[in-house]
Amino acid sequence: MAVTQRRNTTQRAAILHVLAGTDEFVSAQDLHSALRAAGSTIGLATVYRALQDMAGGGDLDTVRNQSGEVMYRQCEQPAHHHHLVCRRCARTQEIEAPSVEQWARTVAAQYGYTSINHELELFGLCAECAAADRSSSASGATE
Amino acid sequence: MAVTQRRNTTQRAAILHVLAGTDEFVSAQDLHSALRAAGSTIGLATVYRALQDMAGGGDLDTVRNQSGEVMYRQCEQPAHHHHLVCRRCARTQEIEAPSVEQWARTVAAQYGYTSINHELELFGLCAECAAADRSSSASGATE
DNA sequence: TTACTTGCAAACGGTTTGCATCGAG
DNA sequence: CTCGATGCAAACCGTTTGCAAGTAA
Repeated sequence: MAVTQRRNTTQRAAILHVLAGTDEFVSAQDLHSALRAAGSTIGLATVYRALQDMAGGGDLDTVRNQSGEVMYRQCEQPAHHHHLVCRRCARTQEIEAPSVEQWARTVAAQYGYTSINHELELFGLCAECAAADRSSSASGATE
Repeated sequence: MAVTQRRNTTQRAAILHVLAGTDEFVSAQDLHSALRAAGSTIGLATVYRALQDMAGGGDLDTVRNQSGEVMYRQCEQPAHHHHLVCRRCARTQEIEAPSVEQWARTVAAQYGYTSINHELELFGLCAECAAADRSSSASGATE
């Protein structure tokens, strides 16, 4: 049961470097352009492969964007946790939801479901964006 | 405040008919093949357009599949609710999480976030699939 | 040297869009 | 008759994969 002995390549190091430098979620594409902009000649496929690899190994945290894109970010907390993401600027807080874990298991059991895992993400407007929003009273209310 | 005066076409009726006939989530593609199989000559684009339309109008409920596909289903509960989806057979239960609503608002507020909305979906193995799983002890453990 | 990695480009799969035609109102 | 809706096919977009060349171990 090989633990997938990944080689220590320049590309992977570069990716990790970028991820280490931010605490926001970034998409594979973002990461790729960032690296390119920084002079790297890394390929998109490599970024995707590395990212998946790392995420699969539990080194990265992933969230699916509301538009369907997968975003990656370095895990800060080893344990399972959730996120509070600003839908405007993507600023992200890692949050814990101990009671939800419990609740999920209970509710699932009620319906006979087992092997539960849950996805819980909070989206909102962070304080700054909300303020900025108030200034430019352009757009309508809902949505 | 035009209520989006959609025309009452055969296609839309057909789509609604299919949706009314099931309580599982279906993808646009599924819906399309189902309709085609039933003899309709409806186009994929039409299905997508209608589905988005209905979802946008609050008539349909959507969940994003773990593989990124959007699944649609008729709303049964007018209020906000969540789902417990079997990751094997897609059997779905609508569940409520009153405490989560409250919790989300509180946690978000702690970080200064407002205008919160949350996504919470539970994935698991329903009783039947779990049983079936136990019988066929062929495949490996994880995944 | 071995065989995992990489970069490129083509392939994919879901979704969207342009456009000429169809049909509800 | 009008203008929204439809079907088709092509365009999109994010992601995956095949393959020959590169490189860590």
